[in-house]
Amino acid sequence: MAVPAIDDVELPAVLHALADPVRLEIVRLLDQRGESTCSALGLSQSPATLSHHMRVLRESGVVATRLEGTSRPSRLRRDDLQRRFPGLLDAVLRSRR
Amino acid sequence: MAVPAIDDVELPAVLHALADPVRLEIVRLLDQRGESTCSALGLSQSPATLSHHMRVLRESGVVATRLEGTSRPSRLRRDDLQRRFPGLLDAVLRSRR
DNA sequence: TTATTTCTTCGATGACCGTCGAAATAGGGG
DNA sequence: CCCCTATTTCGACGGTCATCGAAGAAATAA
Repeated sequence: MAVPAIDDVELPAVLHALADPVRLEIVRLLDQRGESTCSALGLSQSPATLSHHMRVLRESGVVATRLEGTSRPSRLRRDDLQRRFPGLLDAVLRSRR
Repeated sequence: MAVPAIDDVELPAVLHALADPVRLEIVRLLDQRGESTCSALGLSQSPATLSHHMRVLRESGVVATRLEGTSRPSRLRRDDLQRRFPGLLDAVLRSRR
């Protein structure tokens, strides 16, 4: 669950994380619903695949995950990202599908 | 040299195009120097590799290329991108390296 | 302790990607 | 027409990636 310090987050890694349609959908859902678990998002991929995508999002600096009983709710690192790359996440989230 | 209509440009494709460090550098240089050719940017990759990257940027909707004699200067599609994904290119270009 | 739930890790598979040399293309100048 | 210059295309190579089933881990409930 360890997450990179925001100053260590790199732009290409963030862009790569957001460039996958499934991960982009995860980010949009986390934006709409706030903190949420993988499985509660209702996506059709296997748990293994979703866990992989969450890991990419976490390691790139986009989300943070905490441990709550047997589940692991994640949230967007909105404030951190806004400090590091001002306007980037907003532009992505505001973009028309 | 054909370029996608701006309404057909897709966000994952743009993010994928910008997620590569070499292409990100091309975009930053095109931003600083304006319209420019592949070879004039002074990058160390082979012409074949740079041509490949320009193609990815062109097909994703990030740059447009015109034909001028034997060379092919490219430019950022700033206005188109601003209409399609407001604030996105600005956020990427303004981000600290 | 045993079973259940939730998620992660492992291993494999098929697809895609960055890179470059070599060959092809195309315009401009003699 | 031939050559030079700038770029693209082709084919290949090694590496990375998305996907998923199966097995593992970890907390909770019975």
